[in-house]
Amino acid sequence: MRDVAALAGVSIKTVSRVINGVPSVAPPLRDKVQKAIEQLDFQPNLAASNLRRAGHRTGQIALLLEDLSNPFSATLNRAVEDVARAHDTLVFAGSVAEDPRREVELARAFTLRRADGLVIVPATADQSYLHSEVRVGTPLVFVDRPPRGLVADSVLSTNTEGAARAVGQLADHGHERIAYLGDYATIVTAAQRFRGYEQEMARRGLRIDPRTVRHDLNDTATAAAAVTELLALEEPPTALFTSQNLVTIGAVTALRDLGLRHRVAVAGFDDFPLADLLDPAVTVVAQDVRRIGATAARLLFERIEGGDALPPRECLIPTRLIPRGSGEIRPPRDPRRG
Amino acid sequence: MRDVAALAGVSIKTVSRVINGVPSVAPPLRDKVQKAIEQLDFQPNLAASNLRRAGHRTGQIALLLEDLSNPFSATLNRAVEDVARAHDTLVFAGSVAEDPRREVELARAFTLRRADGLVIVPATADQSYLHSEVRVGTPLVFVDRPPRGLVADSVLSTNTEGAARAVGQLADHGHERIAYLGDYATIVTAAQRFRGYEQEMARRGLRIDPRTVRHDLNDTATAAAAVTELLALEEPPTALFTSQNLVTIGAVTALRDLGLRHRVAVAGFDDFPLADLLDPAVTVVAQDVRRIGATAARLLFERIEGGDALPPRECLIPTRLIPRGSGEIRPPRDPRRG
DNA sequence: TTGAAAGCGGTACCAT
DNA sequence: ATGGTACCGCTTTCAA
Repeated sequence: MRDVAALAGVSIKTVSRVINGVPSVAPPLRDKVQKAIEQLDFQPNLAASNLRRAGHRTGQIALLLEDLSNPFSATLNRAVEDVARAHDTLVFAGSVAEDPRREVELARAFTLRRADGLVIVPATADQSYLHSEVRVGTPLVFVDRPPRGLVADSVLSTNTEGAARAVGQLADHGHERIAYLGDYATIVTAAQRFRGYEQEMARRGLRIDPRTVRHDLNDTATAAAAVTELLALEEPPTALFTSQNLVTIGAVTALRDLGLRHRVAVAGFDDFPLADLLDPAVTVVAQDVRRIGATAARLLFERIEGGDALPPRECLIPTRLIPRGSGEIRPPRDPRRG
Repeated sequence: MRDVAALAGVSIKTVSRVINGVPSVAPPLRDKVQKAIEQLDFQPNLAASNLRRAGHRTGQIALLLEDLSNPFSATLNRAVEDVARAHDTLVFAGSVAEDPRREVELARAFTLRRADGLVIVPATADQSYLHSEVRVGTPLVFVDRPPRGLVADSVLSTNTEGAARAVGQLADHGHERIAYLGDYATIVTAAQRFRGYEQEMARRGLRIDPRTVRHDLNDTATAAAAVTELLALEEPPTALFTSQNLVTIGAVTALRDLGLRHRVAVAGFDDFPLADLLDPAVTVVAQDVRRIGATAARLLFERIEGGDALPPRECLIPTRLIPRGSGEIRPPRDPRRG
């Protein structure tokens, strides 16, 4: 900037004025400065300017995701980006990969760079490591899982209700032996979905056979194996409720391999691409991921821009049943009942 | 930092030493400083330190993508992130959404924040707007499409060869009337894939019926409509080469709706999730997106860290045919030939 | 309208 | 081993 000022024969301050578009600069001077800027390929250093500038916004927010490459995270990322863009803000995103240490590391790297706020899909059991951020006043919004060990805004799906809705759909189509296949029960969302399953089964007076409840499935292979086992039982389930999309895909794969895809009903939690192209198309309870992301970003910017005095908020984003076929398969007539 | 120094009763410089882990600080002093830091929730400002620090690396790189939420971009993002992490670097990513203006805007926002380098999937026809970055010495790597209007590293897929391979697979299974369905021919990659199609058809002495060549398809709906039209021709194609994954999905959808999914062969460029679960499973030529991303990041860091004196490089990442069934469907016997 | 000087939060150099 | 001081690149305050 000094060089630009020298080349243009003006003071450094005038250059600053030109860059910031302050109107009180004489046009001829302005042109000279502009030319000098181009000639020297000068690019102002935003970090340096923010150092002195009031407000201390950096125009950067951070996003801690499970894995940038999975559809849930990627969609969330995009939704947050769109809102951020409207606030002239850039987004840093990082994959936590379910590694609590990585979450702490990333959060620190982002706060060191003075992100104006953080949106977090937590992988840690406890987020009290963020206490100093809260005290300093950095806005925090939690997504998908509520915060533990501190108070902050959160945006969650209606997991329990959604799971109940999926189970209800299966029951409405005549199923009584409905299996549960889900992720680690220690994950809050998985636990809520399991609760939805239990509640709906109870509400309808249906018995849960403990042999048809399978937790700890977290990839397609283990899910497929579990389904294969379940269907080898003496009294196999006639319908499956899968509580996460990888589990759903694994289940569908297993049914196809067993030649049972048109015999056993499936309703899954979480939509996934091409669910409608499969045969049968897969019935799911979908989360509105874009809306979750947009809401989280909105809450964040309200705190960044508005007062920080707002009370902590919890937004519940409704889930939606999308019947496509697999959940509407009816059970075989039970020969014993004739 | 001043406050920390005051509270600990030491000079500001000692605080700086503690933060940077300089060994020449007496342990008792170090502890006092640490305590003061915690008590005040002090977080050093990385931007400020980089201002004075030598080397002027910010530990941030930027990534300009089509759309954060599409699988190609998301996978690329993750691959770049993994390499960046090994270099203690954070990633800014932004969606260009095929809007040239947005690309320029984003690039500027990132360079203003002093990104150490840029990885770009260009949407613009000409990237000469980046000339000043090149002159300043900011490393640039182009992905998927080569740079125009400036020289820089690039990482590309073997589009022509891959397309030829897909067409070859169809021809190997007896097809002669092979249709081409692709994106805007103005897109470099689409043009290359079309060339691969033309070359392979010529090499095998197969005639291209101009009515079965359809460009400008860029979503599933237009692709599906095009397929429906093609199959209504008097002499419909017996196989389809689709040059992009949305086109492939559209084509598959149309064939299903027409009840022809087991009659008409399809080979697509670009893999997509669940391609193997469809019926028939879809034969594709897959790009190695993770490797593309990792390579791009590697080239970038070589320039960031090593000399900038390297000549511009172009890396070609091979594509791979994955036969899954749809491309191996044989043509119906032609009644006119008996 | 323009400029000089102080300062943002930190580091580098040189004394001590 | 510790501290003083100039300085990074830019904005702010205030004077000219």
